[in-house]
Amino acid sequence: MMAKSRTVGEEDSPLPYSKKMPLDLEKISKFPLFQGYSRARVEELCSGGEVVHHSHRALLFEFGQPASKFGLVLQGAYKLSRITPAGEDSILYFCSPGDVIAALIMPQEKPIYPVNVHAMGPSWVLLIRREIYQQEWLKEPALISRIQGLLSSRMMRLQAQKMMQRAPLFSKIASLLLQLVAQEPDSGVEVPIPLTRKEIADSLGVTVESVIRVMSDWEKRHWVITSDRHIRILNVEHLVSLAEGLETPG
Amino acid sequence: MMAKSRTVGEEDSPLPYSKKMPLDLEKISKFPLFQGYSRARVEELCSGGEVVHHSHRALLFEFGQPASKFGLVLQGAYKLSRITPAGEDSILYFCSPGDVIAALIMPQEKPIYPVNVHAMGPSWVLLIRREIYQQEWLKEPALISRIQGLLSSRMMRLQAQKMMQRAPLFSKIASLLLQLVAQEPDSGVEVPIPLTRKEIADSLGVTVESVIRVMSDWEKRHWVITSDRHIRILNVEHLVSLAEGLETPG
DNA sequence: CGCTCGGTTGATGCACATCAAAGGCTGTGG
DNA sequence: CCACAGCCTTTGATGTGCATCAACCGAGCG
Repeated sequence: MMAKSRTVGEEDSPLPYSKKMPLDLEKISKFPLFQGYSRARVEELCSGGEVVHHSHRALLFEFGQPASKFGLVLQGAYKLSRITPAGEDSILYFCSPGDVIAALIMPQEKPIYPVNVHAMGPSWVLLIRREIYQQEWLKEPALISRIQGLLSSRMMRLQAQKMMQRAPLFSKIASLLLQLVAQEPDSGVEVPIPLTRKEIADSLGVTVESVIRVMSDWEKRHWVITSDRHIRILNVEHLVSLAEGLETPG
Repeated sequence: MMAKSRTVGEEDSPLPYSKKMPLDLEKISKFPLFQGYSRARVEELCSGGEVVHHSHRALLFEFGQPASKFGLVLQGAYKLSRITPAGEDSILYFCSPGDVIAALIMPQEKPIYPVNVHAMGPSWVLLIRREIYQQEWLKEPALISRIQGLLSSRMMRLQAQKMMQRAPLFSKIASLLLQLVAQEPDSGVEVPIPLTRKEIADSLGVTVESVIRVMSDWEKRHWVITSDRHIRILNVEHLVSLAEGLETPG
């Protein structure tokens, strides 16, 4: 799947939209979702599947379209979003490697994608047909348990954000960044997803300007540092106490 | 399960906290969740289960406690909430009859209830042990599909609310009320859950006073009417256009 | 009778939205 | 190779929706 021995990362020159690659069961089997399943069984569970590459901002699924496939994020990140009646973008969720996309709606008779899904930076996803989910995946209690685990943590994150509704803006931003670093245990203090201020704003339901005012202040205090959409947290304790509202930004 | 031939409804005199009743498979089998399953199979799926009654504001599950059981709401309603660091109540979700509570976390090894669960008015719930979920429920693809359907609509509602973050308060309130009437198809224009202004506020992350100002105005205009926590929508079209932000309250 | 709960109203202030303007960076097409 | 468009970021001036604080009322209840 990867050329020579180079590490394929964000810096790779973007391929054209939606370039398909052959299945690499070697890598796919390593995802926690498939732990304990034989190579042969994984092949069955992915039968008819395809690995697709997207460049930055490419559209994977479109809201309202019939949902014939679901996805497993292999590399990079995807955002789930909707356009509000007022024409603004509302980001509902960020998906990292290992996350499933649209799996929850596969059991429906005539499923419709409930969100738009866009790549954030160059990303790869494994797409599998809906019939396979219904015929193979639903029969595997272990697999279902893990999917419910993913959905559970997704719901927990949505709920955690709902709890922050009353909190001041700086708490919301701190909370979002900490949530994102927490979901990727080995990411250290670096947010594992390339994030613009606009995307933070759209995720929190506030304006870009407000996000910028808060984060510029944090950069001046050396609590965080941003380089090319990658945010690194330099002072976790401060951010934690900001998230919990124990500290005022004064 | 019910005394004589009387209909047991909200108006019933509340029983003491957590009174247990014998299983009534007759009624339980009628829930959509169990459609297509034989009485005997339903009995297996509910084995060791118990029907529990709660009076208004009684606590069913407590955040942070080990989760040994999950629930199916039979009658009445329950709210899922958390206390914020600032000591305020944040309502995350309203459960009506047919909803499952804490099913999602049953596959975990050592599950912990992720929210507080309180009864809203006199309510009944069917409680089933975690082992039954793991041993029996997970083996039933049809059951899993339906549970994923419930979770799916729950996630859709959370996401719909997240989309309303930027909207003005009157839109949020209209949207919440319409969401609640929509989930109970035969409820007509009456919100199927007894709701105080405080609960609306806690659900939306705003203050009681603000909710009251909006809703008092609506009552003056005869768009809604409230009697003893039961809200009836008199002018659905107006509320819909308010929810979509097509109309200003002026 | 005091208590709690739910609802209501008004005065004041602030956190964030809005509007405006500008500069850097990247990809793209002439 | 340059011009241009789109995206991302930044800063400042001004406005406003909702929070906050305070007080009050009526109903139900032990």
